[in-house]
Amino acid sequence: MPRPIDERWSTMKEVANLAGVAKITVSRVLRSPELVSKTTREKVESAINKLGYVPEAAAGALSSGRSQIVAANISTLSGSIFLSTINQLSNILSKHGIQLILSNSEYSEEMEFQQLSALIAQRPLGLVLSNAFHNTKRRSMLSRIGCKVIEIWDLPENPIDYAVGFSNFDAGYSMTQFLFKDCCYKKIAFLGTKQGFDRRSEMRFQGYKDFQLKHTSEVRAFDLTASGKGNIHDGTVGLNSILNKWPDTDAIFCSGDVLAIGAVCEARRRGLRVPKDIAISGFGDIEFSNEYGIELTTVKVRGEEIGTRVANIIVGDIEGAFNINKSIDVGYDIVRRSTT
Amino acid sequence: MPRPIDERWSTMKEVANLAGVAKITVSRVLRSPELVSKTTREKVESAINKLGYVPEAAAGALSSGRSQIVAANISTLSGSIFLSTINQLSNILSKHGIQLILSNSEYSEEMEFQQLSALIAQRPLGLVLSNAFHNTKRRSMLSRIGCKVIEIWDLPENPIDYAVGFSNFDAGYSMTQFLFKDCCYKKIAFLGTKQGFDRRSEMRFQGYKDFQLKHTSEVRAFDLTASGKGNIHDGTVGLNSILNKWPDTDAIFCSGDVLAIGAVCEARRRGLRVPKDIAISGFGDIEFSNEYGIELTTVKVRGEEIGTRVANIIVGDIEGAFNINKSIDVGYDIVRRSTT
DNA sequence: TACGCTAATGGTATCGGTACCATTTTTAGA
DNA sequence: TCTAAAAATGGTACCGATACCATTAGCGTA
Repeated sequence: MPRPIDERWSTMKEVANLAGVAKITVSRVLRSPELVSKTTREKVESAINKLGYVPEAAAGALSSGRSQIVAANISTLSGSIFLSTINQLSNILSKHGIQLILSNSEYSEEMEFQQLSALIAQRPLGLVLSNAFHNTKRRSMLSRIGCKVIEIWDLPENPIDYAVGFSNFDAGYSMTQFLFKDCCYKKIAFLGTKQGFDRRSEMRFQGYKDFQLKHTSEVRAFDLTASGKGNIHDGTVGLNSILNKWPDTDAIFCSGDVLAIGAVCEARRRGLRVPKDIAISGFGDIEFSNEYGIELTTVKVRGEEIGTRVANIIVGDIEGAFNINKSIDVGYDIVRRSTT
Repeated sequence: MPRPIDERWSTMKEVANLAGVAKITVSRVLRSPELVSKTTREKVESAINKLGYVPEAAAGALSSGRSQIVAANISTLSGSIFLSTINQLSNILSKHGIQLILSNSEYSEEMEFQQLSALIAQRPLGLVLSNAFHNTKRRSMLSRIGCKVIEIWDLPENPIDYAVGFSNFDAGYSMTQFLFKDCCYKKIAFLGTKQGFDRRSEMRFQGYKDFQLKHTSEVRAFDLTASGKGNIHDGTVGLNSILNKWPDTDAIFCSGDVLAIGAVCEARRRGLRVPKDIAISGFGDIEFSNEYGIELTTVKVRGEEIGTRVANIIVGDIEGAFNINKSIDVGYDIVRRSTT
């Protein structure tokens, strides 16, 4: 109403008038053209082109009770490990005429509530979560949300609805096993976050710990929970602390690639040969590590595949192709490069 | 309608009934609480909490004629230079209850049309474009779109509506001038894309060329339009080609940081000292170049500020604070590090 | 030719909010 | 105490689509 009449987009009614048909027929041409005769369809399509008609999503959503929107809530975008997933998701959804709404999860508890409400207000077809909204109050809100809730990059015990990811515990265990058995390092340390906000890193640590306790009965871990956020500098600090405390360490499993790169740089600075004097592995296989001259051994996560699977759940192409608890395990790859 | 009644969210009417007021009063409590008396407000708020009411955005948008949505169309997300801008934009908008829809622009012409239509269907408050939709047909579609169209990361001559960015020509000129005057390199080459799909890189080249023609009458450029996409490998190829053709080159201005890093790595591999034997500068100040052990001289783009300005245009906080052609120049910084 | 079935099209109510204007209640000033 | 203005609240039409059901047209078959 507030918009001046000459700026308004044409409506379905106007298209119908121009084509000499009823509104509902225009709707059919757009949504189920096979129900409309060829001649009528052509009249309507010509009218649509003449008026430059673009349907209004809000009206359709209100009337049909279903939006063409998927909401994704991930932590900060810049440098995010979720980008390949989001990118792939967005690509597939857009082919189905579905739009992706992106929101940040780097908020306080109160803001988080507002965020979630704002997303619910859109009545999305699906809600993709990387890690937010997991306290009890939010979970109850999520459970009655009435759309597909998909947690990604992890496989929680009790997914709210769906989960697409991999076991961070297994990944931690596998990498440790790989260092121990395939690479023959026997004094392996863990560098990363053991607890707190990064649940995934903690699970990787648990995997490391499980392997170590079974095979060496020794756990060497430098915990960054208090100090750091997993940036380059934390990697240098971590390497020094570990070598200080356990000088005979021959391999360090870092819970993130960026940490690992910091550790490699610091090791080189100290005159240590990587991997001869100290082997270092990472997690994530971020785009740049290889290209920037550090050929890092790491756990490659199948980010794109996660995006594909999520999209398929939402568009329903493969309904039923997952197991009972609705978790999809996309797995991971251990990639050996020159730092181990 | 299709959703079963017991899964339905409560409506404003239900809240109103529970609170014993009219629907419109509930609407006021949510949108302009200062118009409602304290007692009424509290009754309504309590009813909202009791029912877990979340308004339906589609209904509000339809009724008021304005959505709470902003659409951004950028090229592929992964590794994108636009992330800091998008992140900042998203942060500010969400504080105003506005959601950000993200779409990719890596499509064919036909797909592009569908993409644009899908965005228009949302009747967004603003449309943020990094580089897409610039052919004539699309421009005419955009000119009648009826919302704020904002082009970012560049300052086109005739912005469709608004533009927030910087002059890539000036940036190219400035960096060349910086290398020539401040760093005293006299044989400067350009490595990058001169023409074609990356308009911005081309503008930087024009800036380089303009300076060179004024001061040395010599243009040394290796054009990657045909061969590459600006990755590390292109940087190595480019460095070799340039030194092959113009062996006395003492500085290379690369049109992107990744190219520059490739060039630095290749120079080092060839046993050249950087910057003593060959100086290298980049463009963009991407997050990792510094951290990965290459302290690259580069042009730092104020990506976050662009996001802030775009958000301000959309929420209208600084209406009128830009010049006649509605272009905002956020400038750039030349950052000297150890590669020049 | 009449009948019945399918294909094609239309009428009308409705989704859940907001705009606009009307009405009632409260407050302030004389 | 009365009146006018301001504050608070309500009624109703409408935004632009879709759902549901009704109706008409087209066609083959008996």
